[in-house]
Amino acid sequence: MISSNILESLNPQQAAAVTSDRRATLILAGAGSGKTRVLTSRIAWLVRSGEVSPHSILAVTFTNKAAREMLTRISTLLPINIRGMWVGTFHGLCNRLLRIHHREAGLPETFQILDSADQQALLKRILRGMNIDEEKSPAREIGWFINAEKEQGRRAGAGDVSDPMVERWSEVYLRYEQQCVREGLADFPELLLRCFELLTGNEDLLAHYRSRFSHILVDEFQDTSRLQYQWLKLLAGERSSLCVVGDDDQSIYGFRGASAQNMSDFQTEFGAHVIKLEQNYRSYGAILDAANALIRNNPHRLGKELWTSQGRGELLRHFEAADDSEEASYVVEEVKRLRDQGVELSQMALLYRSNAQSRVLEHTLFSSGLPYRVYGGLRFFERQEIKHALAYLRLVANPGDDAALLRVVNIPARGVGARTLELVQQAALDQGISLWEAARARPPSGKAGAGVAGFVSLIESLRAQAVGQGLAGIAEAVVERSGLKALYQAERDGADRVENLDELVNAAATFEADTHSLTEGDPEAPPRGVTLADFLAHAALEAGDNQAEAGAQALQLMTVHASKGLEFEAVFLCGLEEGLFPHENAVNQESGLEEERRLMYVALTRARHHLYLTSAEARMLHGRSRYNQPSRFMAEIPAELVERIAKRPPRWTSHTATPSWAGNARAAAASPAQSAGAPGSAWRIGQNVLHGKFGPGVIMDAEGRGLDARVQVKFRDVGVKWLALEYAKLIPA
DNA sequence: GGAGACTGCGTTTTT
DNA sequence: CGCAGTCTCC
Repeated sequence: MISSNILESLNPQQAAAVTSDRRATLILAGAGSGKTRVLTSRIAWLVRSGEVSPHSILAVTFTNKAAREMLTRISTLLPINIRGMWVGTFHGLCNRLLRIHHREAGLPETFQILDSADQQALLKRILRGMNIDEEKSPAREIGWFINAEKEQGRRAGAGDVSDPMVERWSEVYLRYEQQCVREGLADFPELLLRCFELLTGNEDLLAHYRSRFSHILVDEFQDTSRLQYQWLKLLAGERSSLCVVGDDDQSIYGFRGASAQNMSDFQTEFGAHVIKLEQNYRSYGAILDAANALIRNNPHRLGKELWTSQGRGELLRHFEAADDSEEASYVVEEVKRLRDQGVELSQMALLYRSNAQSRVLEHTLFSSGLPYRVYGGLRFFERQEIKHALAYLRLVANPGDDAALLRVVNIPARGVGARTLELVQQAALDQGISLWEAARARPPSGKAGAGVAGFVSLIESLRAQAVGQGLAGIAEAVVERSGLKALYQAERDGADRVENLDELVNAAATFEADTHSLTEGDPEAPPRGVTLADFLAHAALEAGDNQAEAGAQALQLMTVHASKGLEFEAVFLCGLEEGLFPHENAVNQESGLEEERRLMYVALTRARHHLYLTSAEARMLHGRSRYNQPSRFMAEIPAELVERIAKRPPRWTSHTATPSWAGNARAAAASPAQSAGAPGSAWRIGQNVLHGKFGPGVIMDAEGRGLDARVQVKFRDVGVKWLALEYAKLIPA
């Protein structure tokens, strides 16, 4: 049997999941049970069996990263052409369908995707236009309302409005919709709903895709929203096979609409065949016992218990610190100890419930000279300069995009201020035309008019130049001729931004080279090349990595949410206190507390060997000290699995001179290999330094990491300054 | 139009 | 406490 090697080394449950021939299969996959492997093996199995063409397979994931990983793993299993297989996120797949069938969907060919920030900005604009007090109805809340309505499948003006508040919000929803239609925009939930409506409204289209995708697979099914589940059911129809993988115990995104109830609904509605993957290949026994015991406190589970054939391993360790900085110091010591034992830094993770906790930890890490890497923060396509450049690109694709115009009409400054814009906006409103048309038809007179006219001719010229040009060429023209690059070149701290703009041109070139065609492998769809709209959609749907220097030898810092799906030799889970974890906002609701517990479960199951739990009696939060009880979750872990670590002997203070360590500790955060500074040197708070121009000083504070690392130095003669370590040639003194 | 002071707020986050 | 977003003054 040609497929036998795919099944080799799978356990019986995994093999059953891979080969299940039932129409509906629910794979209940515990943490570390090899679920991605099962999913990819199943796809390979289906194709290898010869009965299923890659063309008939639709695989849905939650993140682009997961989609990429799935594709990579499938190609190692299947040395054949996997083109024609559709693998992507819900949003990515919906975008694809909407692009191909934009006419039937009632969208312009070059419709743009609004990310959450764009949506917010548009809403603010509309609220201002309606004279609604933003204090009483914040754009955030209305956006949340609109997204929830779309999630329910409700269009603007469709609901019954009795509540005056809801009535007002519905009015905003209506205006927002109209504006989106006018400008050719679709927000994230719109992609899903519009695609759903496209299929429900077109029998032929629906029949086509139903018969095409005979095999639908879904990863992280516990994270699907109700609408996404509806979409899946619609596409599956009466015949297609549906194989979904998920873990109700790892459902931690309820707050943004995920509904683990889809799992039990799937079970009852489809009579799904349930396969449980409970053998864990990641963690030692004590860790799994702790996780099992904890999660047992949640009622309403589908039921599942992890086990391992490995031994019990080390006990968990609980360190209760007096305060947050002692907690951090303890972590640093243990990290160093493990590193000396041979555990790689990149195999250690520091997890916390909320981002605010990272500051103290980072501070201590920086002083200790341990290299570390923080996940989270701004991603490439979310950066200001990139969003500006994208706005120009959007205008090239579609000058009727008011949002894009408003964003950059005066960036770089062209003397187009609020007053001038008001005139243009009024003209657009009066005549029911776009801002672009209004600006072009009758630019305001005087100095301001010159700015508007200049902008109009710039965009027109860019549009003319774009015809027949490649993506990279268009991007380059925009970056250069818009004046954006020059703007940042003139800024003192603009070097990174200039670099990012160049990187955008590279990204466009890469996208052009890698993406052959959206409709590739779709003989029934009209062939077309890669367009600017495709690239812009890519930018909106995949905002890029939010951390640089992957693979670096550095301790990994992230929220528990961000750690889902990852694994580490050693995990440090910090801030295990009531109010923090479980978070105070979640403890009043049963469902909230259960989600917190699942979050704790996720955190525990990240660790392979070493699992440290830490809490602090006192903690600085929002500028004041708070005294917390240890987390109730600590009490839910059997005491015999936990070794309590006694408080440490009095610490050496950070004020004592420790000239020796500056030489031996390697602060990767502070000393990029290519930096001009002495290799192997390190910086810490309180250290005396010498600067070529500013003279002697002492380091007061530090922030950032890698190439972004900056220190605050109090100079004897010239006062306090922030210096980028990469550029400032500081000398330890 | 832009820099600097001021205010208020403060989970988790992908698309 | 630290940040982001707003306001105010030049």
